[in-house]
Formats: sequence, structure tokens, C-alpha cells
Amino acid sequence: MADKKRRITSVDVAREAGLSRGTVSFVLNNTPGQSIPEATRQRVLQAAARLGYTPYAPARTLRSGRSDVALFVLPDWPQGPTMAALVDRAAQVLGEAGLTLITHVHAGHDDGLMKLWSALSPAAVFGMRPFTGEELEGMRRVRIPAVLPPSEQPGYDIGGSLWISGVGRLQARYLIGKGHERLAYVVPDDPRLSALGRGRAEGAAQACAEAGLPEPVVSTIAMDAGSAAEAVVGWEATVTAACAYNDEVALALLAGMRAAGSSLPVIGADDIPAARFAVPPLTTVAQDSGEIGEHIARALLRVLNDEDPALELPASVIHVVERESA
Amino acid sequence: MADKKRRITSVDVAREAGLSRGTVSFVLNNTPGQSIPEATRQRVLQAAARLGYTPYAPARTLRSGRSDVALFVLPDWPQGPTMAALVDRAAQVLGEAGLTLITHVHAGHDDGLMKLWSALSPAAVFGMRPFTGEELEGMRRVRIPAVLPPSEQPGYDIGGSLWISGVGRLQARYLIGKGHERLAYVVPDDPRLSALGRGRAEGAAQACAEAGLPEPVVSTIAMDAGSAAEAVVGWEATVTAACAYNDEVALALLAGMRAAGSSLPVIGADDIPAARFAVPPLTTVAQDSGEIGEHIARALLRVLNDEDPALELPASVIHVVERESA
DNA sequence: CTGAAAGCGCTAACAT
DNA sequence: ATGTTAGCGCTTTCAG
Repeated sequence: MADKKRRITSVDVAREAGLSRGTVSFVLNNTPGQSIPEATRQRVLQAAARLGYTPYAPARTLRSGRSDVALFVLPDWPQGPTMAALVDRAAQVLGEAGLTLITHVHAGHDDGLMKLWSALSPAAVFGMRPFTGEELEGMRRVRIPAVLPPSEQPGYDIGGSLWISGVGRLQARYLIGKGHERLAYVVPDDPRLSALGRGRAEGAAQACAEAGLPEPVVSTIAMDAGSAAEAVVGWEATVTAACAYNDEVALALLAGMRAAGSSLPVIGADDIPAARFAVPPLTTVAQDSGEIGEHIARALLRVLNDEDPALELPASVIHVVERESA
Repeated sequence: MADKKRRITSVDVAREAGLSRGTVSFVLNNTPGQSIPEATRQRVLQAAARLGYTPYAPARTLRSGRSDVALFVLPDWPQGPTMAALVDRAAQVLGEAGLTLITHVHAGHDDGLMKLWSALSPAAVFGMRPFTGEELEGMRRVRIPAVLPPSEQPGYDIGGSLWISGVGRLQARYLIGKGHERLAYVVPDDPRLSALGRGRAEGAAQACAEAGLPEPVVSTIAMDAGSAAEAVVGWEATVTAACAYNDEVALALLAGMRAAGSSLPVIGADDIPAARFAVPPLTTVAQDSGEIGEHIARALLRVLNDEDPALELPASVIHVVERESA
């Protein structure tokens, strides 16, 4: 048994196999443009297995100048099963390309992200929202090869307009299809969500414009029934149906309407588990998060390859789940 | 302007400051047991700032043998605001100790985790559930200094018995306090949740035993109203109140009872946003996730320091939020 | 108090 | 076809 305290290095494997480090390195990375006899290959592989050798990432990264870590900066807004599936699929796709996906929930707007980049020196960083100029500058400084929303322009979100305004558009279209002409768009007062909320509301506005209808009235509510009720009574008779930023807001709205003794059609977004148990069961816009994850991962791979990211998602990834609330 | 293609190294800083790399390293890490004149310190610091120098983690890790990354393996069960707050606080505490927290949502039971460890070679790995023997073995092989549930024994969960069975116990005690003597414990059929579900159900069983009551009947339901309704009618008159594994299950139960035309008190767990908008508003067990995060982080720091992890959480981190469902 | 120099484990160019 | 070797950027003795 080797010294219990020391890490097993490629030198150990070389010794065990009776070869040199170079050869070991070649077969372990099956470096292209080398002709290694199958017999030698096997010797190395078996020696490595016998010793339980694992390459040491920091050394490998230092030498080769590229790490195989891809960092996915998750937003700190509540994450549902949605996000989990998305991350999963993305991890799978990236894994096939030899990248290891690390997720990081970024909460504060402190500069914690900066430390992250230098701590990981990832091969790629991607997030669901545009990075700030400062963040981009920081990444440039530490030479991160690929960054996914590559610009701080709002339009460049991952999933492009679909993930954001596309959901709002679909919500509004659904309601319009049901014959409604005066809509409300309800967003939560959580400041973290305001950008996304605005984006989705704009999508709804577009749908209204396309149909020749007036813009939806945008209401901001606190996440309690009272605040929702206020908004509802505020609409008086001018609004006949409401889109909610997400299912939680929709649930709040439903509760508010119960309190206010009114009852308007409501459509949510995300299809959280609680949606189907609402009273009435919530009609909502669901997204195929697995497909979105795959899409994002492929976009990232494209960026790493210096190609056009082609962020736009296929419209098929979002669809409405019709239940009873609208 | 320096060569745009090259990374800025400590050599550059040394040159800029007119000193040697050694000195630069000393001040940048303010190595103990060194007396550096304030003037030199400032020269180095300013040169570093001017150049926008960032230490290169892989090199640092390679040399020092320890990385400053702590890896938090998140379970793939739905993550709410709860988890976000927990991670946040943990990141903060670890950050103060010079560690960078990376979260990783681990979904499959594939061996993706193994690759992660070698890709990051973190200083510490911790998770919310015990690692499997295989996982622990893998970590031992790559010499990860600290692993938080250190054993694969179920009792060793982070948060010890509190996070798991403590919640169940509190739910049952609350219902018992309301005069109920025949309880049900409802768990979802999601296999990923079965361990946790069993744990919480056991906590409830303990509370019943302490009160000299019979064990709760444990019902497994699919996450739809129909399945919940079946469970409810199955209880007939033998059960007078129910604990749910979490709020989503509680919501399903409420929907099931509406469908079955019955109405029993129900208590959930987690206090998700949707809970307060349920019909009736859901009584639930909430947890102070920030405090839990801090606790976990400190336990990890203790392990890194070769001390006893002392995982047990203070009882104060969980409490019931009384609303109308029970 | 500061500078020079030896590696950490690995890959890749260069020898053999 | 395999072996040798020069660093990647950093920390850390050891001299001066």
C-alpha cells in the first residue's frame, strides 16, 4: 500500500505500468495524433484503475490553461422543479462535451461573483439574465473564454425574448382568444423580480397591440391577499381578466379576489405543483425546462466554439396548461 | 497596455512595484510571521490594483495543496426560497472564513458527483443527506479534507434529527395539542423524497408515542387531488387530523378533501409562498433557513478544523405558523 | 526585511 | 513508439 498521505499522481501510474509520464498522459487524454499500441494503452488504463488514479484538476488546468468547469449562475428568485430539470439537462449536454457544470445561486448583488470566477477560473460562465458591465469587465480580466449573455443589453437574455416576454405574450394571447379585451398584468413588488416582471408585462402588451387592444394595466402587489384585493378592486370594471407574473402571484390574486368577493379569469406562469391544487385550479403557462436547459447548453458550446450563440428558443418550449381559472 | 492575450501574474505586479514575487505574495496573503514595512505593502497593493491583478486559483491550489472552494451538494428535490436563504447565509459565513461556496444541484444518481470532486478538488464537500458509501470512498480517494455528513449512517444528516424528524415531531405535537388522537402522516410517492418522508413520519410517530397515542397511519399519495382523495376516504373515521410531508402535499390533501367532501385539519411543512393563499390558508411548520445555513456552515468549519461537527440544530429554528387549516 | 529558487502535478514539444 | 524535459503561476523555504 502506498503512503496513505500522498495523492496518487500520474508518476505512480507510470511506475506501476513501467512507462513514462508522457505516455501515460497521452493515453489518459487520448491525445490526437499519437499512435499508441493497444497493449500499452491497456497497461496504462489498468494501472490507473488499480491505483484508483484521478487526475488533479488544478495541475491540469494550470498546465493546459483551460479548466473544464462551466459555471451556471442561477438567479436568486425562487427556484422550482423547473430550474432543477433545466440544470439537469444542461449538465448532461455539457457533460457529453467534457464540461462539468457547476451551478451557483447568486443571491446578493455583492461582489461575490467576482471571487467565484477567480476561485474556479471556469471555461465558461452563463446566467439567465444579462451580466452587469462590471461583472463582464471582471470576467474579461480573468480571461474567461466564454460568457453567455455576452452583453449587458437586456435583449440578450438567455432564451432571448421567449423566456421573458414570450411567456407574457402567450398569456395575453390565451386570454384574448377567450374574448377578453381589457387585461391586467400583475407583478410582485419583489425588486429582484422587477426586470423579469417588466419583460413579461411587455410581452403581454405586444400581444394586445397585435390584436388592436389597449395596453394591459400593470399592477404591482405585495405577496398577500390584502394587497391583491386592493389591486382587484382598483380595476373596477375596466379589467376583465388578469395575467400574473408567475403562479405565486396568480395564487395571491385568486386569494385577493376571494377576499374582495370578485372573480376574474387569471392565468399564471411556471406551473408549480401548487397550481393544480388551487381554488379554482390554475390555468398557467408551463415551460419544458429540460428542453430549455439543453438549448442553453448548446448555445454555450457554440460560444466556446466561437460561433454565433443563436439564443432564440423554439416557441414550442412554452405552452399553456388549461385548467379552470381562465 | 500589456499584451492583451496574457493573464496578469504576480510577476507583473512585482515588476510594476519594483519588488520580487516573494514579497508580493507575502503582502497579498498577508502571511503571518512577516514584517513588511507599510510603505512596501502599499506599493504592492497599489500595483496590484493598477494592473487589475487576480490570483490564479489553479496555480495557488496546486502549490498550496488546498483550494478555497466549499461544495454544497443540493438535493434535487424542489427548492424554494427556503434553500436560497440557507445557501446565502452559509455562503456568507464560509466567505468570512475565506472559503468560496459553490452549490451544485445534484439530480441523478449517476456518478456525476465523482467528476465534480476531481474537477473542483474542493476543500470541503457537504450535503443535506448522507453520502453513499461509494461517494464517500470517491472523496477519500481524491483527499477531500472535510466531508459533512461524514458517514453514510442516516442519523448523520445535516441538522441531525431536527431537520428531518424534528419537523414531523413538531407537526404531530401541534395537532396533539389541539386534542387530536388519531393522526395520519402523508408522504408523496416521489422516490427521491422517500427517505426524508420516512424520517419525518418517524418524528411524528415519536411525538405520538410520547403522548401515549397510537402511531400515525402513513399514507403515500401521488401528487394529484384524486390520489389524495382516495387516501382521505381510506381513513374513514379513524383519523381526525393529518400531517403532510410538506406544503405541496398538504395542498394536494386539501384539494383531495374538497373532492371527497370531507374536511380534516391539515398541517404542512416549509411555508412556501402558496401556503398562505390556500383554501383554507395552510397551517405549517416554517424553518429559519438563514439560521440553518449558518449552523451548517459553522459545522463545516469545525470539521475543517478537526473538531466535532456538532450537527444538532437548536430547536428554535423550526416553529409552527398557525393559519386556518389546523 | 527582501530576493532567489525549488517545486506542486500535469501536458506537450522535443529527443531518442 | 516511448522517454525526457520545460514550464503553467504560485507559495515558501533559505540566503543575503
